[in-house]
Amino acid sequence: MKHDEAAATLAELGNRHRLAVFRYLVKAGPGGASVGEIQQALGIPLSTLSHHLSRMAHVGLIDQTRHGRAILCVPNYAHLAGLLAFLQQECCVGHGDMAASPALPVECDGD
Amino acid sequence: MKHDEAAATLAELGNRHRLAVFRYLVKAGPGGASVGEIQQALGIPLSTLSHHLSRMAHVGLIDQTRHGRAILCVPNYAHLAGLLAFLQQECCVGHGDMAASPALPVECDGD
DNA sequence: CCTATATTTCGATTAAACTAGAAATTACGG
DNA sequence: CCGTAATTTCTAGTTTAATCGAAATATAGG
Repeated sequence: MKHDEAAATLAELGNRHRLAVFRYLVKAGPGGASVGEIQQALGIPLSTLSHHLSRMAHVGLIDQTRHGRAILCVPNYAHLAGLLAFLQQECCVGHGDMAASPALPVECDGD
Repeated sequence: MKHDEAAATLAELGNRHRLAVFRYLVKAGPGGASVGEIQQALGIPLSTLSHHLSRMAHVGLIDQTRHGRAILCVPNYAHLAGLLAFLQQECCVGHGDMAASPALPVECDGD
């Protein structure tokens, strides 16, 4: 993941409502949840929620697919993994305590 | 780390300039860097940079201490570690690929 | 087709963020 | 004290985000 993409993703997660949505989707599991389910669970007005969801989808944090008349939202784990890898590689250099697992062979192009 | 604190921290990192500042400070090492050094390295106008730094300090991403007439900025690794732990615990539940190291015994109060 | 359901788009408002020059503050050295 | 260096605060303009009701769009089922 590149600098600007990481910043954009962080910015999307950096909102109370959107972070709550993402956490809810993760808890909902890989089956995801519909917009209406999210609305009921979190109590955010539909037009506002739709706006937030479209932003999250735009940066790749979630995927949306239509199922009948409902739209299913699913968290994009790979994208979050890319962000976490970026933060660990770019922001924890030299700080042993946080080097963390050498897992996640995610490439980290550019700068 | 709690939900709102995580969101606030993510929001601060979710800005091109502030993310660059944080990355620069991490690369600069535990000795940190002065505001002037950051300014020269990143080319951000001083008043703008000062504003960003104070925001980052406000959420605990960096620490600032005066040394003579310069002000040293140091990244707060523990805070970032708290954020990463939060994301891994709250946003990767059930997704094995990302469970990552069971390290970082960071408490995660409230909701 | 028609109705009900699910979600988005529109439109307008309010609030907050970003930007940066100019002026003020703080601190060192002579 | 005074000049200079380092940084912040002030101020103001521009841009972007957040909010949400109402109207519009899709889709399913009878």
